Amino acid sequence: MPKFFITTAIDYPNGAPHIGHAYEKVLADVIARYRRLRGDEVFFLTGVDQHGQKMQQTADQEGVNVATLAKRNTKKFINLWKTLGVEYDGWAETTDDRHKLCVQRILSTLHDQGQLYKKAYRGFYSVRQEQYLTEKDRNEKGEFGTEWGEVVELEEENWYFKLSEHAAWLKEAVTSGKFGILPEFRRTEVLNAIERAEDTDLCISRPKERLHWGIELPFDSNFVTYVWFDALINYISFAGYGDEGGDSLPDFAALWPANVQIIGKDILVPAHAIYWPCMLHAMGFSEDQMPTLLVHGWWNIKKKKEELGEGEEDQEKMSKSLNNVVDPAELAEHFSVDAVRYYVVRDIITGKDSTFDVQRLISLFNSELANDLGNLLNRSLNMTKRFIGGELRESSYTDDDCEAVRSSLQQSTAAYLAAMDLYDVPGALKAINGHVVHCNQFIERNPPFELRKDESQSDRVATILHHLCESCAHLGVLLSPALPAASAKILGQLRAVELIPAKIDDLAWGLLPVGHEIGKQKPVFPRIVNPDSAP
RNA sequence: CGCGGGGUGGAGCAGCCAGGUAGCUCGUCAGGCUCAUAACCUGAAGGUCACAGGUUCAAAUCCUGUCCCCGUAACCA
Repeated sequence: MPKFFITTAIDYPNGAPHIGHAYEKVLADVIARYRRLRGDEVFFLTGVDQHGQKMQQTADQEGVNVATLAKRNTKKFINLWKTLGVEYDGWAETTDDRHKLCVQRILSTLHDQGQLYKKAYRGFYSVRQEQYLTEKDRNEKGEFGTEWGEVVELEEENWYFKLSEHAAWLKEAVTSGKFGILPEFRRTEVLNAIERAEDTDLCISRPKERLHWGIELPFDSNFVTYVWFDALINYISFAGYGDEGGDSLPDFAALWPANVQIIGKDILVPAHAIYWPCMLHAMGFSEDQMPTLLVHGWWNIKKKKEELGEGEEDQEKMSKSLNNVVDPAELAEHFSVDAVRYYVVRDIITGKDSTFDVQRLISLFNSELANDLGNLLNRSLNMTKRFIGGELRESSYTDDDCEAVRSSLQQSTAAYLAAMDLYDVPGALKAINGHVVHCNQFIERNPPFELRKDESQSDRVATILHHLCESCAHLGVLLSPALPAASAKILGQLRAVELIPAKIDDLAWGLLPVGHEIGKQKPVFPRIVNPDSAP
């Protein structure tokens, strides 16, 4: 059985999860469920990045213990994944002892191999922000603005990772495509970034007097590990790297390399496209053992007009610092989980940005799910019930239009598979909708409610209804990665749950046998009728 | 000239790489149907494809230049 290892970025739980977090995890969940349907043995890893300066700062601001804050906010993320039906196999928390041990072992090995060195750094340090400032932090006058508070010139020793020694190798790995970056246009960006990084090494430590919240360097107890060096390792530590067994971690050799690592464009360069592959290379992984990155875009939040200040942009990059965070849990409660899952993976081209818009969410749900698919199921079942007693009949009737239905389903399924294989979830959902529309048109051209009045057409009516029910069963299966709950309802109403093959490759015409009795219909996607009550 | 993305009917997008009557979804208008979640189906209106040059028999698509929007620029995650 082929394996499929999928990861997401691990989130920073210094606040509540927003729609961007939800998008990434739902996208990963959809792909994971799809691969299972393909028959792969899937391991889906996600989690939270609890270390680092921001966590410490947030905790200090709120006057709570940083570990307490981490625990409390982590809970919010876990609860949201549960609500949204995001089902992962591995959960990564960087405060986990198994992870800490793994990070320390890697650091020790790199240290022993001479990949790390200590040197002094002199720079301008903002006491208020507790960070070093760079040239780009200077304002137009070339000064550090008042937002940084007191700025002092400091010299401090730190540990560095010889990133530059891997630059040439990385360039080749990216160019050759062995280190895959999707979508394609992101690769150019990475290559440009490598050029600029060629002779820079990476500082991987923070002195404890500045930052205590992190993993201690095993060879120098005055420092904790730089948060990225710590966080990136989650992808292998929780996959069982270096594990000697007995820690309930998976078999690393069977999993690595990750088939796809889903991240946002904001953390592509430098973290995932430069630090990460170079770290792996330093650990001894070759270019043939590199993961593939899938870089998604961002949901931008449209501000309400009345909230706009003078001369302010009407769009703001979504950020925890804004108060207009759209709460995914609230959206799910208000509009249903199906509506939220469908919207986030349907209305954004994978890789590009989009603007979050509740009206779009409602419109997509009502149009594609309620009016098209849901209504198709509802009318098909109802007609089957009313016109032929709910039992699929033997019928030898067929014609070009029926043939066209089978052919449309076949084509839609093929298009769906092709799109999903490329992680193009919107494309796959459009393919599903294509067949839904075909079926609705089929009904208009071959109206069972007219034909039934003519006794001599009873075979034809039976065939038409069989084609509709069969189509709905297939659509239910195809929809299951994106909307597992709705899919179960659809198949349940068709009483087809037991008839569905485990693998999508075995999905063929004839799921519903002659004599099959369908169940009672009930709207799977009730229309959202009151947009004004939107949160 | 730091780097990347983008500017296509009212809205959101596809098409551009491999030039050949401008396509999709929503919305609008008109009609049809009634099995169905006031859902479904058919038809129509609406675009000089940011702007200016160039190549070509032919350019949204290739080339050059200009303007505008978004993101990002490396010890801040």
